Amino acid sequence: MQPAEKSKGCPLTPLVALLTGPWTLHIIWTLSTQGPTRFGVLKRQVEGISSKVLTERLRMLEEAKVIYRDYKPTIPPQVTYRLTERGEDLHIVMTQLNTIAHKWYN
Amino acid sequence: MQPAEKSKGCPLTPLVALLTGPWTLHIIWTLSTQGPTRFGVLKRQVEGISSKVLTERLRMLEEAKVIYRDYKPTIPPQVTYRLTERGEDLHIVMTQLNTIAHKWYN
DNA sequence: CGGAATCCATTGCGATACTG
DNA sequence: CAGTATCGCAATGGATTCCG
Repeated sequence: MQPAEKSKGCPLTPLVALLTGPWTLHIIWTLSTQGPTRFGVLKRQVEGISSKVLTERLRMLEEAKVIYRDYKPTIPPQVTYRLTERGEDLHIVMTQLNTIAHKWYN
Repeated sequence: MQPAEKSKGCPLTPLVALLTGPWTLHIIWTLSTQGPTRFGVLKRQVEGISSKVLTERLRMLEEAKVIYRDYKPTIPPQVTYRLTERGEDLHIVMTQLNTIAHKWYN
């Protein structure tokens, strides 16, 4: 069971389920600070992540309308990810987390 | 490997590692809306969590100075958890997440 | 290049039982 | 009441390989 499967009533649940997924915040943070980024670059920036999980997470974020996937069928193909307006909402939250992190650990 | 083990340099890392732990946000949310709560009540409010994991998470949150543990050695023993000032910092963030959740899903 | 598919080891979680 | 201890399994993330 996913923890988030419970408490269907709370509107926070699906959002929390998304954000607490592995690497998710890291990916969003990278996209928000680096701007639109290609798959390969993203994989290098989010150090330690596997292709499988990165793809998986990007799909979930795309489905949640947090990121856009821009696919150019060139050879070789070129796929760029960038935050949507929803992604920017989350960026604001992460900026606050960043502020808190500094407050706590400095 | 825990995802958070990487990127030691980023100040966000330990905070994110804490928050993305299972049930963590749920626990914080409950404590912030219900106020100080005893173990048994908390276990019932955070529906689906096991004693083991609840204890585990509470210990981590205590260590991170996010919650206090008030222990009264009565018979039967009485242990109450409540947010610290740090916990209140996180409550603010969650309130914003709540706002976002409503914005997205309504 | 950006994945999809497969396989596999790890482990984290739940269930259960027990205790001061 | 508020945990701790033990166990066993399923899920999940990593590594690898292959492809359009």
